[in-house]
Amino acid sequence: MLKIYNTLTRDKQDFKPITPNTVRMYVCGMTVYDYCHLGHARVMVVFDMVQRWFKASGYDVNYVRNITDIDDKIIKRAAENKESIHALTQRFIDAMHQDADALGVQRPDHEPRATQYVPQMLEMIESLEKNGLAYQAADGDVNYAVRKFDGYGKLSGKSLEDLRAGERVDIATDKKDPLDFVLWKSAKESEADEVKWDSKWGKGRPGWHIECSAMGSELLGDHFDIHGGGADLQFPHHENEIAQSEGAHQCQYVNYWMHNGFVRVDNEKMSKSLGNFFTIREVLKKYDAEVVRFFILRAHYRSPLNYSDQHLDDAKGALTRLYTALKSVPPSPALPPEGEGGLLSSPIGGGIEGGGKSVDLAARFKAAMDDDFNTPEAVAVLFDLANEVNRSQSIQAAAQLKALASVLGLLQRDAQDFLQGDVNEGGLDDGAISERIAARIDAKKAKNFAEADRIRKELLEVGIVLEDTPQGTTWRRA
RNA sequence: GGCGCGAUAGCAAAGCGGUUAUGCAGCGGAUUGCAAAUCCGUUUAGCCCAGUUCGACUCUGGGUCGCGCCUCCA
Repeated sequence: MLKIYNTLTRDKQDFKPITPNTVRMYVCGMTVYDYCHLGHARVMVVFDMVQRWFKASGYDVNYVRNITDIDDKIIKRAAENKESIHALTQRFIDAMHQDADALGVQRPDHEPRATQYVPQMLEMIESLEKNGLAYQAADGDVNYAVRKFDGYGKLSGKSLEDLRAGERVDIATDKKDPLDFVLWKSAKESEADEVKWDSKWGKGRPGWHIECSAMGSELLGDHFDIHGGGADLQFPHHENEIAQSEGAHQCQYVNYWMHNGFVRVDNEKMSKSLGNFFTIREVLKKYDAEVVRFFILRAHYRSPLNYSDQHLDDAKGALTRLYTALKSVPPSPALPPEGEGGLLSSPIGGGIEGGGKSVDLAARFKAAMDDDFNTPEAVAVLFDLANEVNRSQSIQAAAQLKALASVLGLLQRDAQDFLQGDVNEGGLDDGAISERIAARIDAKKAKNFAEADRIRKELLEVGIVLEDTPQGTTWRRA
């Protein structure tokens, strides 16, 4: 039985889908006014892994990850760039897709954009008004009346009193309660037509929180299984989503809330405002994308993850060990397919002759993933399996290593491509390396070991490691 | 100030009330012309103080330190 840590109840719970064998999952995605950084990479990779595990476990998954394409920062950035909102957001949506693809993140089933769901948002705000939970203030904004919603604070564990006590000096004078938040922002004269929509409350644009409530219910229903996002969205964003959706629909919104931990730099949260962030594309210039993915998945999704070159180097070394094991065994035949119950119904490792050990490892892998997506433990199983591959040279064990890793979106490339790949420009090309290896083999045949060692050293200095095997000499990049 | 999370070996990171985590690094051996890779073995743990227990890294209480949310943030 799959267990998930639920932020709402603060403990691990058995996962029970609303509809048998079906998972409906919504994850808060990006606000597209800039390139994605490593924190965004973590959200995308983590929930991609979650989604893959559900599929591998035989569930039908409906995965929604939204795109916020209208908000203050977007408006500001577009103005600075003298660019239309649409051009700006489309540019960064394309960039996001490039980054996600590189990291092996599968496209969600839906990527709704806020600007395409304004009618649904207005409808929802109207319901809230009808239910006495929303009001239009003197400044024209429509606000949510937080004190009218009983459950406010249940996700973040905060009470209204606590929140008021810690309140910073505020400006929003037209709110009935300082904690009320905006559902509909009335348009300002100075704003472009592109950011104004008609409504019964006058021209304006949606507040941030309402888009997720509206798109979630439109695509997944008023009540769905899982809602995820970064831990910083727990409050106020997700708390407000609950208030909106439950206030409008009068039923439970989400059963399981999942929040991933932050990426840190020097023990501090990586964030735009601190300016200590690295964009995905920046990191991919230095490190292979699969190394970055592996780096993310070898930590538990709820733990903090410290970013540094040393940690990436470490991840690279570890992933190299896995690919090296795969390299030593001839390419495997058919892999158990992902999904369609493949991994689970035909027991992971089933059909492996004399592979008792592999079967145990497969069971351990499943147990780890079922325990709140414990990828560090699942990765440890991968290493034990690699050891088994190295020892037995079993094609089946290698096939299983690839099959299990596929659930994490890892090890799907040709081993040689990984080991010889180079994200940096320049250096020796394959032809030049082959030529040097041939020269060294001649030297070895002539027992001229000094020359052979000289060639090897020469290659090592440009980052090429030679390995003599019974089948001949192979090479990889250090 | 309010609320929450965490503290594991040189680094990273899991499970577990008693029995090998795992990766990198180190050390010894096998293998190799020498290496690399691999295999076998092995050294470094569990912030501090109490308590529960036959037994605690694991449970309970207190403390210390670190981090986060309470404002936009993944």
